[in-house]
Amino acid sequence: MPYKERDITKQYFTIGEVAEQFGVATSLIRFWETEFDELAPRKSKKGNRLFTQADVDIFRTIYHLVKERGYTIAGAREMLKQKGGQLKDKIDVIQSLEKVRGFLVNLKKEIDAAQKGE
Amino acid sequence: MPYKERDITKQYFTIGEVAEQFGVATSLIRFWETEFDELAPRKSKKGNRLFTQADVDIFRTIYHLVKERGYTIAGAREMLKQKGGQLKDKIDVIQSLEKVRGFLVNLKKEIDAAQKGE
DNA sequence: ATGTCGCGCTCTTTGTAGGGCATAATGGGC
DNA sequence: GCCCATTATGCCCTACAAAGAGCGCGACAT
Repeated sequence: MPYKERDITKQYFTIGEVAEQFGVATSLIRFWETEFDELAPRKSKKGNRLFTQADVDIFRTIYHLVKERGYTIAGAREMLKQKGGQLKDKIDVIQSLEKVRGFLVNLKKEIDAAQKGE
Repeated sequence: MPYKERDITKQYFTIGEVAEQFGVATSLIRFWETEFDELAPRKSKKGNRLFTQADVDIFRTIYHLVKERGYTIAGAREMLKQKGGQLKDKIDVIQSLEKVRGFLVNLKKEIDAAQKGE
């Protein structure tokens, strides 16, 4: 098995590389690691962080929410837990609708009961 | 011209009423006023704030973004400026639903009152 | 009627906890 | 020598809350 292929599939980024890619300080990456459970790169035996592409993607999402969209850390955390932003928006609307529906169903019951009594 | 009609069209809310409606301190409303150009209620001769329903709606949007979604003030400000933004539409829908709900709650009250009278 | 005494609401200005990192200190591996 | 690690500490804003002061209104005595 050629080395090259293994290197390609097992491409890791150091914290310095990720930092440079986004133009941020390494301290920020470490800090976000403590704030977001989702951001948890493997660590080498020595303790160095090993970022996969998936890890970088997660970081990018957080970066987008916090630095570009203006979410607080807490807000971004919530967002991440709800499989993607679009879905969250829809869920909000759906939940509102479901509450209204529940109310209407209940109201109908009461109206029916009232008519019965007449 | 009857007084009633004038009162209905000129309905203003005080800062205290708005604060209570959302369960926030009046200081927060004043602070947001300094942060969001869009939130600019009229002021009485004395200097007291006069919130129209439109002002309250704007406040609700900000409240939704900052307190429920977890935006920073700056992030919420950006969001507000986006004309035709998807979010704006969604919030409109939610607000419509809330108004419908308010109407229904009121209707229920009247129905209950009517039943009591039977 | 009118003075005036709270009382509740408002106003503006000032103070401050903590959120969000950055920096410093110390040390290890290649 | 350079990049990495942890831990502690520093530090500047953000996002409010509290403080201090003023108005208007009902009550109650004058």
